[in-house]
Amino acid sequence: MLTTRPRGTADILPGQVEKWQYIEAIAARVAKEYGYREVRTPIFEHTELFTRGVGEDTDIVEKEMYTFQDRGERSITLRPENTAAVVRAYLENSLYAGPQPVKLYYVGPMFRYDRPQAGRFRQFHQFGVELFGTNHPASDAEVMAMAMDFYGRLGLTGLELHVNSVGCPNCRPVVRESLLKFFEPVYDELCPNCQNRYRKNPLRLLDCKSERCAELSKTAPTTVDCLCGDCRTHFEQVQQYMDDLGVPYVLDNRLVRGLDYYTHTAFEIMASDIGAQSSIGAGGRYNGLIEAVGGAPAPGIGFALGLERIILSLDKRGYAPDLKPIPEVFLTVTGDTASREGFKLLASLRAAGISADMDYQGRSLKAQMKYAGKISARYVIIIGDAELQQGRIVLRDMSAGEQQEVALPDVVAAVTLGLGGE
RNA sequence: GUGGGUGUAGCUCAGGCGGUUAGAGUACCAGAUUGUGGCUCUGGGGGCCGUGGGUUCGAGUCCCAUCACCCACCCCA
Repeated sequence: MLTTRPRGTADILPGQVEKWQYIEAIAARVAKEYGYREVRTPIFEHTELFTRGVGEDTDIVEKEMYTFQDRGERSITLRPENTAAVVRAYLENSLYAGPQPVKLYYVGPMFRYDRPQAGRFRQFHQFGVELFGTNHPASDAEVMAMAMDFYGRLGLTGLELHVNSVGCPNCRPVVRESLLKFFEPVYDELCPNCQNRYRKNPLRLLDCKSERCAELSKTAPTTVDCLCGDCRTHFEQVQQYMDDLGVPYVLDNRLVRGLDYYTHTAFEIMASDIGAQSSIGAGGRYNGLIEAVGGAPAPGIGFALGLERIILSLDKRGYAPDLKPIPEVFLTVTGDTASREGFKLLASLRAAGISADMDYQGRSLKAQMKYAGKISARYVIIIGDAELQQGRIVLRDMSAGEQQEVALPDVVAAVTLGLGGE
């Protein structure tokens, strides 16, 4: 073999691809019902969009981006997430000048240079939505409810929606300060990781899984403790709307998002059955992002859901796609004349919207029948010398094991009737 | 980036303390008295034993390196 697929990528083959089509179809339907229209942005963008939009000292930007120079010596990056790119498209195409709010959704591949493991790939896919132009707490609730609605339609139950508020530029420094103050006396006892977090991203001190750190941070101040008045009110109203909708959620004041642009509401949806990478979807409000990317300040909120992880969870629950046999009709032909007659019949069947195929291998009738059985064709049409002389063919129903003779001009009608009668 | 596990037909796996032409099941192809699938039987094709070094008279087997996959850390969807 010349080569293999790059690490962390996957070929999605027939038998698997139907699951993707199923998920994508439901995503499109749900998006439409919630008033979102699809947007397709480039797979790659100028690197600066992500360094500015996602945040200079996030893990994504520091060590996970696929970045390269193109032939024009521009620094290009394969998108590691899509929010920054959709914001860019929103600004570049002046969508802020149209009716507000603007609701966009996308489905497509993202790229992160990570070490692959269960539920984690270098090329993975997300279904995401972005809602620009409103800061109303109901919109926070709607976005979260929509994500849960989508999972529900797929048959994914038992997921946990964790919700938190990470504050705004006013209260974020307060959280930071109080965390630094709280952990300062025990700095030496923190794990090396957390000592690093202490310096770079104190918020993350709250969700360390190491026993000692968890113990130490038990009484630590949380984001919610430090919220300013506006943030507190907003968060309470979001919860009110969630309660009104009856969407279950758990308040999780340790929930911190890795991306810099989040403000106010942050949420994460967890699946317990897909391995260590249990986050199946996440999102939040990003009222500072549009300005950071160079636009006039405007609020925004969205989510991104991982399709590979959805499939993992579906698989765990034994979901199998409905596979309709392709083709519906298989033509067996013996001899050159039959082959030519069959070729014409094949075209008429297809023209009538019936999926049909015939043997091109010159195999024995028996072998052709065997093949038709293996690909689970619904009907087999047998054309040989005897049939040609009488102007009739044999139409065999493979699952019933019964067959009848049909005059050539009536074949399409007979097959249509048979398939329609299902 | 760190750690553990695993690499032998398309797939799932056997291969004792190194020793002949490397096996099974399954899948694929063909046949079982010249026109009928599924079941059964018979036969056939198919293997740089992940790759590269090393030890040895001799390596699928032992050693080293490397790559890939799986799992976990980190982080995230």
